[in-house]
Amino acid sequence: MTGHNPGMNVTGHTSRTASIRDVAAAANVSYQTVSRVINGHPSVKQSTRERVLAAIDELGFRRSATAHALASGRSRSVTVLTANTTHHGYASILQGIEEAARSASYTVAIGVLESADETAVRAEVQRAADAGGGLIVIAYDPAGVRALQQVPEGIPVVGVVETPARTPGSDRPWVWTDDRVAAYEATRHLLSLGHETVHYVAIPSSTRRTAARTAGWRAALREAGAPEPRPVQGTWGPAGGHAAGRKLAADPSVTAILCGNDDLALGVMRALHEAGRSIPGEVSVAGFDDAPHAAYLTPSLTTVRLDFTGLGRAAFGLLHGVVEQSAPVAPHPVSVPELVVRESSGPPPVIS
Amino acid sequence: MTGHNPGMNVTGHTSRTASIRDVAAAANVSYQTVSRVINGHPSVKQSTRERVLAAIDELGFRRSATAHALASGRSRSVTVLTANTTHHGYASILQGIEEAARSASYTVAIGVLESADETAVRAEVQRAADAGGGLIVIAYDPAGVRALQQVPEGIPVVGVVETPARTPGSDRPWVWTDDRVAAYEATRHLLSLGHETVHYVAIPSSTRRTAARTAGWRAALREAGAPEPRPVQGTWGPAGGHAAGRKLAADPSVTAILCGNDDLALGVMRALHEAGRSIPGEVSVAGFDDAPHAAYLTPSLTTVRLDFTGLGRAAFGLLHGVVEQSAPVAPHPVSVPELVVRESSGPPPVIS
DNA sequence: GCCAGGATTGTGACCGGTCACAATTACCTC
DNA sequence: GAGGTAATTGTGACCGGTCACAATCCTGGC
Repeated sequence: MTGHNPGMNVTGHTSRTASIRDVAAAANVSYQTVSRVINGHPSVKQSTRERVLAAIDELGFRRSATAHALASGRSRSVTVLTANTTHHGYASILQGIEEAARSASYTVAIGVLESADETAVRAEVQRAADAGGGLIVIAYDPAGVRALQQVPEGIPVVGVVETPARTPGSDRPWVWTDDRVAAYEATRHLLSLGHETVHYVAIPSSTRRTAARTAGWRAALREAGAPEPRPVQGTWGPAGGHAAGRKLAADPSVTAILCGNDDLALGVMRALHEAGRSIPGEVSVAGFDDAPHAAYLTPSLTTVRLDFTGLGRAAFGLLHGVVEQSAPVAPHPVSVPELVVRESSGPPPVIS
Repeated sequence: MTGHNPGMNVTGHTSRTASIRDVAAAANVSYQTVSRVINGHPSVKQSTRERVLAAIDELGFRRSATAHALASGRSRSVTVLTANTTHHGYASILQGIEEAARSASYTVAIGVLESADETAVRAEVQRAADAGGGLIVIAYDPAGVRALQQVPEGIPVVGVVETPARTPGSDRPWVWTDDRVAAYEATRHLLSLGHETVHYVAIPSSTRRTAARTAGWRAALREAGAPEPRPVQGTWGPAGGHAAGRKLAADPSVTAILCGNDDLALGVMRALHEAGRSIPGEVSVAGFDDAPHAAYLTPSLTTVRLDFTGLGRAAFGLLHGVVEQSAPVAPHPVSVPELVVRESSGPPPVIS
């Protein structure tokens, strides 16, 4: 025997799924006709089509996605590159992408950027690129930002970014939520309650200088002529918030805290509680994202709702437009953040 | 010109990445030799290998994953089928799988089972199967269970299940955590504090009858001769817990509640708070999973820690063993749950 | 100096589809 | 019934790799 036969399994039965050639033989037509049928090509005689269709489901034929991708050059797949898959924002974006991808019958792969290390990132980007489809990079952190830069030329890519490029009018395939406005509004809310200033616990940021949330917070303070305390650096999870919260709790002048996300807020609240400071009686706390638990905490958390799922869907939509270049690439969809006031924010304590 | 050229992009420049034939030409060897070099085959003369290597990185050659998969029949990829990607347990399992897969240089794809509807599930399973690689099905819910059943013969698959098959000694490629024991221990903990009985808020379960968590809870009650209240059906998120909690809060005889997961517990705690019942003074609450927020709630949540990440890694390990059938398939790895006692559980109120 | 045998390298076919174009067949009109 | 056009169907090459086997190159032993 010549050639090879990877479809042979251990038992010796040739169990490989039927190919179009097999179907063609069964239906007594050429493989090309089978190809036409499975692709819904119009010019196939009705009777022939039926014969082929019958053969197809008798043999249980299913078109190999791999072979299709190789031959056609179109892979109908997206790889999502992200530094994390579990935190609320990331997970929700991924969910949104998956939803949109599924309904366009695209396949979704994920690649996690475990470290922001240059070569590690490069390796992961390469792997993703080799997969053949498009890329969506979540660039909320240094690893993601670096990944976005390293995507080789010629590969369709969409970035989910924190802040749009310096030129907002540019047509980079990017999507984002207006975190700056969101932070601005949350801060204004707290200031409007009468707080002298608002402290900020930051998420690990992609680009320190221009971090949108930080910028929005600062802008609101500046506009109100409030003092600008240094932001406290946090992590993504509650543990980081807890650490930050302890420092802030020790400072009696702190009466309002804005947190980079709801998990951070949770940690901060816990730290305040441990320090015996009541919320919102002595200190007000606001979060960011409106994660599912925010509404159920005690006190429930004032936060800014961000539509991450929608963001994910938009990202996929953009990518889809890019690869099927038929669809005109829609301009950057930007979802509007919404302030959700709950129990954790209130007026500052009265100084007596 | 005959044939086709999918690598031609809009600009007309042929930008396709070099193939082994291109490299071969550049290095003045046959394509087979290039193949040998990239696969590390031993019998290639050192000087030739170097020449090829030089050509490879001069041309920026990267082996097409698609072509490789098609020709070799091995795709080095896993598709994870799951009903959800955002809830703690699911997300952590996915994370574990991804970690393990990445270090084995496998690609991870995800397929979400949006509904448990028979045909919807079948469609998604088919899509996953068409992708070519192995499958890991998270079967914690009806959709997942159904998916696991529908995986066509001949495709390597590993199930992450709630309860092992009726015959624990069977060698189905399944992994699980011992949720039954976990629930049993949590319940015992509460009973040992003096509660007359423990109520249970259940997660949507895969197989009502045999739901492991429910079974463990029931076993502990029975063993202690405690009354067995009907479990309250919850959802996966805090909202469901909140609804369940309202019912339970209305019943003054309820002094201890075990929840099917930490999000449910959060909702329950909130409902109790709204009803003016203190935790743990009047009612004790215990969760399940030890999600990141559990330790930071106020009161912090007593729960059972489950190693989902490890479970995910184990699932991948099993799958890897199955596909590279060289590695002996390890017996079901079972991680041991650990009770974490925190502030939300305490003795029942003294009846005076 | 010739030959066997291992080390290297090359050739042809194949994986399961798609594309471009040629070949047939069917249907209409005059 | 001939001729022409539209509708169907078939053929050959190709995507970018891998496998099986054949061919060529070297080297040492006699």
